[in-house]
Amino acid sequence: MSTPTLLPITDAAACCAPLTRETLTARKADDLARSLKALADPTRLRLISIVAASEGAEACACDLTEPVGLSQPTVSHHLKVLVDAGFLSRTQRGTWAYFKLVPGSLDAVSRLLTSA
Amino acid sequence: MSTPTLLPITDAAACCAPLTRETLTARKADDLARSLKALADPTRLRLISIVAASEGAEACACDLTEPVGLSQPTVSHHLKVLVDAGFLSRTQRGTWAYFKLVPGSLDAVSRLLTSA
DNA sequence: TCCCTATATCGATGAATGTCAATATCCAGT
DNA sequence: ACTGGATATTGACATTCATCGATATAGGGA
Repeated sequence: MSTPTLLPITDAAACCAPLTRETLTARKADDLARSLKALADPTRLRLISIVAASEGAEACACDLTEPVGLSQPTVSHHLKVLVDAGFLSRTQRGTWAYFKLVPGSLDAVSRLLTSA
Repeated sequence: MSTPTLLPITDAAACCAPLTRETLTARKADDLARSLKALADPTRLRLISIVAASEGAEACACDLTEPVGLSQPTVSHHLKVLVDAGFLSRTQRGTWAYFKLVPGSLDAVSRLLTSA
């Protein structure tokens, strides 16, 4: 609950035409910018990529720290950003936290950027 | 020439599979993140949107300051960021500067995010 | 040449962000 | 209950960024 203002990407994408079709309202531009900000970090892109390429598009947090070469708190922070933005979901299994790619979340953003 | 390290989005998109197919290298994650950062601002999204919706996907800078409600230097700065990132192109005609959407630049980013 | 207008650049400032070390929390096994 | 391991939170710090006012540059008339 530390970032209560974040909306899942689905909310921003459910409504509207791609941004090249008609001019964005300030509100919708804000929502889309928030989603893009969550993606606009090399570490977070790699985390998504690793999770997506794993079995069942799901990976344990314990397997994510080493490949990105950053500290455990930093990786935990990035994962939280991605969960808050709606790109990953989190499941606790015992001591371990598993992160799964939310189906369609990337496509929702993608659709907003496409002109066709 | 003030931001010489920026690559046009086309360079990042020309090469590779969507990020859900295989894990991103650090280098490619960096390139994509740079492109997404250029998009991840509400004002810049609105500027792109306005330009794209104009006649011939082109608009005069003089018509862009008022709709976004920010100062002229700030709008000029945002336009420069978008040009450097390869999303807009700039043409000088007399005293006026015209900005045009670079065809395919948004789709290039979009393709990288799509899983299908 | 001298203004006027359009745009870009500079310098400063406050806010947001990525990172880490230290610490807290939570769960499983003994 | 205690211990150990996995993850999250906190606090601090340096960097980046969005924004503005002031200024510079450049082009088109008169």
